[in-house]
Amino acid sequence: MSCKHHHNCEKAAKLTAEQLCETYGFRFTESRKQVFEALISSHKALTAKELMIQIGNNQPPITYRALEFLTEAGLVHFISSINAYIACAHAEDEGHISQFLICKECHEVEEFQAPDAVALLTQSAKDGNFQVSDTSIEMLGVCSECQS
Amino acid sequence: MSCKHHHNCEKAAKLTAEQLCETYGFRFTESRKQVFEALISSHKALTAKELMIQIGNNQPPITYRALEFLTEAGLVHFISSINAYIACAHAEDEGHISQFLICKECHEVEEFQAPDAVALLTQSAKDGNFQVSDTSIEMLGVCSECQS
DNA sequence: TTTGCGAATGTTATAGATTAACAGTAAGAT
DNA sequence: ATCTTACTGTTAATCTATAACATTCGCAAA
Repeated sequence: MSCKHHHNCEKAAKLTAEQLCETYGFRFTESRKQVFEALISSHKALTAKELMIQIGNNQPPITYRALEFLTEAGLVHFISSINAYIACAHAEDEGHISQFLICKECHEVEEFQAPDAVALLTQSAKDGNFQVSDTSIEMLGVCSECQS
Repeated sequence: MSCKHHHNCEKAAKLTAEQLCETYGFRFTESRKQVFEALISSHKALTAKELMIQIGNNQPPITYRALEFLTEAGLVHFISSINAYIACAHAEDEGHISQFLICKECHEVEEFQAPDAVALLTQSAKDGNFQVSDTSIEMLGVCSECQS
């Protein structure tokens, strides 16, 4: 069974999350844990609203704060083309650049890495003397399962 | 003088826009023209609000409709990472996939094409049996002029 | 041990972005 | 002429995100 269909990558991810927080002197508090676990237990990207419903907390600031924290810590990615959040599949690999395949049928999101493509893009930017600080690659479409 | 600093790519773009509309039986109406010209006369990406201010029209639906139309027609791109719109630099090249370099200092946006990188990404998706319908590549950073 | 500080939360209210819904108008086809 | 579809005008609602401020918590230094 692949990680894609979320079976037991959860524990590992939670460990990584706690460790990362401790390493950098941050606290993996209750609300952060709730948000993170809601995301990690779903490979679908969730909007802030969906998260709030799932967590049962109707106070936006709490959720947004947790999301901001997790995003900055690299534990969660924000997928701007669909305004949704997803737990990161490569949190242990700091500073990585991720690409996302977003299924518009089932909303599952697969995070993958294509360093060669990123290298080309980065080179293009460099050629234009542009200093890149953040790269976002998002591909919308239909996943293999939803094609049948 | 390069096109990047918007001098006379405007007329050409307007022609293309009108032609495209006529070809497909759509109308290049006043509100659409206003929005398009506001965008084409600025290489910066503009938010919907900025557009409304510039146009002097405070009725969101009118602007959003025009934007939706122009985007679907491929005349305008939506840059989701900054929630802003920009006139397309390659409208005549239908179905192209664009990359954006977005300067976080001056907000100028450069659209470029990196077919090799796109090919790699598309191949990755294909390998995973994922059918891509829309690709978005956005790089945030500092442009050459703002680095000095 | 208490005092003090920064980080994190609780809560209310507000601001900002986008769309729904529906009535009305305009332009081209039959 | 009238029918149909595209487009506009307008109001209001919904969705998304943040401001502001009081409070609490964890921890370290006096």
